[in-house]
Amino acid sequence: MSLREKKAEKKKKEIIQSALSIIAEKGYHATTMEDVAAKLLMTKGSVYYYFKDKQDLLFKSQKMLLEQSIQNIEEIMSKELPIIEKLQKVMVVHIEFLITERTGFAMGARPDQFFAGDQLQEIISLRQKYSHCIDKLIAQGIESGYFNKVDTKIVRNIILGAMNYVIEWYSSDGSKDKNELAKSISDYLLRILIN
Amino acid sequence: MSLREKKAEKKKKEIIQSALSIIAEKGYHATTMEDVAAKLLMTKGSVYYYFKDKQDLLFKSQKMLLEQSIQNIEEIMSKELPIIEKLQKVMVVHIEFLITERTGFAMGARPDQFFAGDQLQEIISLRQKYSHCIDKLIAQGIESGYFNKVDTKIVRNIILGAMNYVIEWYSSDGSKDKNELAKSISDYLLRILIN
Amino acid sequence: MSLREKKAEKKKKEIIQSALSIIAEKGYHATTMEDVAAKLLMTKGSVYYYFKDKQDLLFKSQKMLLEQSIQNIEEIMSKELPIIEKLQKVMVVHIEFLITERTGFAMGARPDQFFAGDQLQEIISLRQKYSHCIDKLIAQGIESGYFNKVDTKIVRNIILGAMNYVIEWYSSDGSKDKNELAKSISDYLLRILIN
Amino acid sequence: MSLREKKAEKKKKEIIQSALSIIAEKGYHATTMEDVAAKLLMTKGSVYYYFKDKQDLLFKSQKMLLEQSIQNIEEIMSKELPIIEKLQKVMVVHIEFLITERTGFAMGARPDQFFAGDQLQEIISLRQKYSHCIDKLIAQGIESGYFNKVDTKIVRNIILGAMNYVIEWYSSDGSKDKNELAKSISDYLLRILIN
DNA sequence: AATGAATGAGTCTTCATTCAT
DNA sequence: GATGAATGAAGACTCATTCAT
Repeated sequence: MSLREKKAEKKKKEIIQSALSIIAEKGYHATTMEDVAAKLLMTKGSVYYYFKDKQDLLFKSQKMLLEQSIQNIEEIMSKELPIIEKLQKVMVVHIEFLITERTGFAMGARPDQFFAGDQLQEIISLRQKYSHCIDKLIAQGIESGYFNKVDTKIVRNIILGAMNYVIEWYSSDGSKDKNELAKSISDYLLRILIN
Repeated sequence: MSLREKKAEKKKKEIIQSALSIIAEKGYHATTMEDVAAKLLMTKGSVYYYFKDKQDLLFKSQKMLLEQSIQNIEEIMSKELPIIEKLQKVMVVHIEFLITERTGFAMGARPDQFFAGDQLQEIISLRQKYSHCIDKLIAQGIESGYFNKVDTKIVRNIILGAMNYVIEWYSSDGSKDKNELAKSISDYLLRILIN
Repeated sequence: MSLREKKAEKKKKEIIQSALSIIAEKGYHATTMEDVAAKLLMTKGSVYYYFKDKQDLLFKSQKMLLEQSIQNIEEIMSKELPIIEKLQKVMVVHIEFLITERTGFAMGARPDQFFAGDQLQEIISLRQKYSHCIDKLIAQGIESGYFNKVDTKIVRNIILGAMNYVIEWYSSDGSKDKNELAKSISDYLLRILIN
Repeated sequence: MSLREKKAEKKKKEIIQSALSIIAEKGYHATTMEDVAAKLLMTKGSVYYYFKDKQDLLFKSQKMLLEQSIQNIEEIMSKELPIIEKLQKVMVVHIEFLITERTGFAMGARPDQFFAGDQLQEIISLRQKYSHCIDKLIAQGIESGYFNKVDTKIVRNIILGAMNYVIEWYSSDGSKDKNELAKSISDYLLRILIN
C-alpha cells in the first residue's frame, strides 16, 4: 500500500470515527453529513470523496465495529484458557469495547431498520459470526461439565442484551471504573451458567 | 367526561397505538406523521388536531407505555406472593408486554436522544419509578435471605438489558411461544440472584 | 370528478405548462423545480405536492404533449378528406402545435436520454402511435395512386425531422406567420410524394 | 509547431472526441468532466490542463465539428460537378458525418441554450456559413433552371431538419447501411427541388 | 373535526473547479 | 503535466407544520 493509500485509509478511519461518535450521541437519522464533516473541520464534499453516501458511511462504520469485535473475540478464543475464564474475558472485553467506542449501535439495534439487501446480509452474517463464538463457548462449557445445561440461544441473548445495555446507563455516575464494572457484570452473568 | 371527550380520548389512543407500532418498526426519525395518519386512514392534519406536534405524540406515547408498565409492576408488587415468584412474575409480564407491544423503545433507548427539558425529566422520572420497583424487589430478596447479596443497580440493569433485548431477536423463529420464552428468560436471570 | 379534483387537475396542468415552457427554453437538465414553481408564484414544495419528482413532471408533461398530438392527428384522420389534403392538414397542425407550445422536445429528442423502463416504453409507444398514423397516410396515398412509391419509414422520418426542426429556426424573423409557414413547409414536403 | 505542441494538440483532440461521444449519448448537462476524463483513463484535473472549463470544452468541440462540416461542404462546392450532384453529395456527406460522429448536437440544438456572448456569435456565424453554402447551391440550381423556384430559407431548413433527425432514428435497425440511407434521403429531398 | 393545499427549513448529493505536490 | 484531495455552490427532495375552508 502506497503512502497515498495509507493516508486515504487513515482519513477514512477518521471519518468513520467521527460518524460513530455522533451516531452514538444522536442516533443515525439525526446525524447529518454536515455534523460528521464539521467535527473533523472538513466540508461535506470531502466526506463524499471518501464515502459514496451516508448509507455507505453507516455501513462501513458498523462493519468496522463488528469486525473489530470479532477480532477481539477470536483472539481470546484462540488462547489457552479455562473455559470459564475465557467466557469471562470475552464479556469483559466486549463491555470495555462498548464503553470505549461509546456505541452499542452495531450490536444492539435491529439491523433491518438500517440496512437492506446485501448490506443487511453482511451485517447479519457478521453478527452471527460473533454470536456463534459465544454459543461455542457456552456449548464447550456445558460439554466439559463446567456450565449448567442451558438453552444456548436464550442464554447467549441474555448475555448480549445485558452487556449491550451498559452504554444506556454507564457514564452517569463513575463510582466504578470501566474495567471493574465489566468484571462485575460478567461475574453476575456467569452465575447463570455456573452452579 | 363527556361523550365527546371520551371519543377524543379514544382517538388519541388510536393515534398513539399507530405511532407506537410504526416507531417500533422503523424508528422514531424514520416515522413520518403521514405514516401515522395513513395507518388510521386519517390525514396528517387530523393528527395535529389531537397532538401539538410530533414530539408531543412521541412523548405521550412513551409516557403511556411507561405508565402502563408501571401499573403492571405495581399491580404485581401489591400482591401477596413470595419474593421470588414476585420478581419472576414482574419479569414475565415485562417481557410479554414488550413482545405484545412490539417496542422496547420506551425502556431501551437513551431518553436524552429524544427528549429534553421537562419531557426528559418526566420520562426519566417514570423510568426511575419502574427501576426502583425492581430495586426494591431485589433488596427485599436480599434482606429476607432468599437472594444472594449483589450490587442492586448492576443486577437490575442486567435484568432490564436482557429483557429489553428480547424484541431484537424474538419472532424470527417461533420455537417457543411468548409465555414460555418469558419464563425461560426469567428463570435464567433468577439464577444470578439465587444460589 | 369533484370540484376539488377539478381544481387539482387544473393546477397540475398549469404546472405542466410552466415546466414545458421552461424546458423548451432551457432544456430539461437546466430547468430547476424552483424555476417551474417560481413562474407560477409557487414554492418548490407545492410542485412536489402534485408531482412525485422532477422525472414524474417531465414524463407527465411529455405524455400530455404526445397525447394531444395523437388526438390532433386522429381527429384529422377520421375526417372525410382527399388523402393529399389529409396529410397536408396533419403537417400543418403538427407545425402549428409545435410553434404554439414552443417545444419540439416531445417529438424530437431521443427519449432514451430522458426516460427508462416503463416510462420509456410508454413514450416510445405513444410516439409509434403517432408515427403509424403518418405511415398509414403515406401508405394509403401510395395505394390509391396519388403518391409516388417511396420507402414509408424514411419519408415519414424526413417529414418528422423537417417539421420538428421548425422550432429551432422559427421566431427569429416574423416575415411569415405561423399558418403560412406551416402551409409552405407542408407544400414542399408533399413534393416528395407527389410527382 | 514543436513536438510538445503537437502532442498537446493531439491530446486536446482526444479529449474533444471523448466529450463529443459522451455528449452525443447523454446530452451536455448529463455529461460530467469525470465521464470525459474516465473514458480516456485520465483524471478530471488533467482535462483542466487542456481546457479552461467545461464550457470551453463544449465550445471547442462544437466548433471543431462545425469547422469539419464546413470543410466538408466547401470541398464539395469547389468541385466541378453538376449542381444536382453537388447538392446531393453535400447531403450524403452531411448525413454520413452525422452518423459517424454520432452527434447532431452541433447542427441540431438551439445554440442559445448552450452558448452566450462571443461564443454564441461564433457558433451562429459558423452555422450560417454552413447554411449559406446550402443556400448558394439552391440558388444556383434555381438560377440555372435545374431546380424549381422555392423559398430558399425554408427549403434549406427542411433539408437540414430532415438530415439532422437521422441520428434520432438511425441505428435501431440496420436494414440499410449508412451510405445507402444517406443516398435515399438525399434523393427524396431532391424531389422538393426537382420537378 | 377534518382535510386538502401550501410552505420553508433542513438534508442529501452532485459536480465543476481549484490547487498543492 | 498529472493527480489526489478538497471545496462550495446548486439543486432535488422530504417532512413537520400551518391554515383556510
